[in-house]
Amino acid sequence: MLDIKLLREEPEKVKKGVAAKGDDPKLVDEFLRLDEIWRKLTAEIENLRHEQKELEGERDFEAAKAVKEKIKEKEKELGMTETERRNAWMSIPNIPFEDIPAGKSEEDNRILREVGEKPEFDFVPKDHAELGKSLGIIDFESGSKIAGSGFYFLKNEGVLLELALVRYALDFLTENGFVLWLTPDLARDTFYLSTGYHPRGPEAQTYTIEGSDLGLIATAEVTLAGIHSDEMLEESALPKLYAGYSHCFRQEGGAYGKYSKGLYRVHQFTKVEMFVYCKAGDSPELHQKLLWLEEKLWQGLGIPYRVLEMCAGDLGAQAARKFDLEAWMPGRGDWGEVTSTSNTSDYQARRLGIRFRGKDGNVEFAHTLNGTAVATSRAIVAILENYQTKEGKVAIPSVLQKYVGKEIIG
RNA sequence: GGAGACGUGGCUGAGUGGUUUAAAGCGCCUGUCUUGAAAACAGGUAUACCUUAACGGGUAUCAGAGGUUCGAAUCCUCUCGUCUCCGCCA
Repeated sequence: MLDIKLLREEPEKVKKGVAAKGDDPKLVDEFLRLDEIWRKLTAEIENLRHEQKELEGERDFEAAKAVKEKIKEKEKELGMTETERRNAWMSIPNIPFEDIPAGKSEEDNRILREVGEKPEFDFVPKDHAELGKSLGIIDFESGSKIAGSGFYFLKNEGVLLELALVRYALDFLTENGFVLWLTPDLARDTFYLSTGYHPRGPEAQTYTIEGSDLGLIATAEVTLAGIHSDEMLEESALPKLYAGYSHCFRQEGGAYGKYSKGLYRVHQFTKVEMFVYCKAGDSPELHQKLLWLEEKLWQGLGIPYRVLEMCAGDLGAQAARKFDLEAWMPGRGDWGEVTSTSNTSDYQARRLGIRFRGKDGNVEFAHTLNGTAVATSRAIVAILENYQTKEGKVAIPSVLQKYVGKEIIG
């Protein structure tokens, strides 16, 4: 949700931002049209109410009642306009920061840097699905038997690897000042909507619980953002650095092909998510910090990666800026997305009602940011494929060895 | 799952049909005093919309939605949430 003052006073600026994201700038015109009608109706009703109150003061209840009838009619009209106006308002995406690279799709994303050495194999590297099966640490057959395609079981060292990755991320984030949270894996629809996701309907990518307003979360961003919704925070308590451990559930409808193979695109995975509440002026710097933390985590794992800045067209509705990390995946011989960090500015905070009182007593909306620390499924893909040996074994990254309790699988 | 209580501003908390434009306290801001701070004292302190050159004026918002009434924080219905007791359960 954008600032209404910005929409009214600088519609051309907003339209430019909406167009840069590849959305229709007419969304802004439509909102302003409805806003105009809404304001006019509101004013009319207010004047009628004033009239009614004066008549009541004069004890002319008959005349007051007649005015009330008029108000009722106008209110019906207002109610409809209000819903349309709000929907139009909500459908306008956050606008990108001014220095975001232009572009329509992921092809226009800017590669900022490449870090680490790609491993050289004197054999043909296998992909993680094949390695996982032969090592007996991933069981796709049982997964699809029990829950369908896109589900899996982890087994033996696969389980230990998953838990090690979680523990590695949590320990690292604790050292960096984060508060740890284990969040619910379900949340009410209202929190999806206010974080910028569509929980139901054709665009939905999440699972919902029938007969309730609950859904399985696609990311802990939803629950972590909800913690301080409708709250007035203390400026001195900002920034709040939160690390959330949760499972994530995604329908991934229509996804298939070689890049969806194995663990890469699944319906359920575990993720440690970073989430930050801060003051407006601090969000760019904290966004860089989240990116830095992601890079440190992947450097620690010893896996080559590259950093991408998303172009305006590939930002998603909530984000004003976004960076992805893509890890090298020898099994496919290509890069694969493993983390994503977004600065959503005050877009989520407005919907969620997250405010803070500044030193001068003024109330402002907070800024929120999110970033992946570790999504275990994709981390496992990268580890198996980068650390494989000629014999089909897999070495364990040194930072994980103390958690797994061994140096090699197989 | 059953029974009951409750939901008021940044916070605590009065208020059960009509000077409530929501008491009071705390917090916060400004001023006086002070070398500075504290204390004390004085004033201020929500959001949205309309109106006004400005001062100001008006309307709405007491968890949310609907209803009763000339008039609702207050009465009624539903939803959401919190708490207490009982039951069940890892």
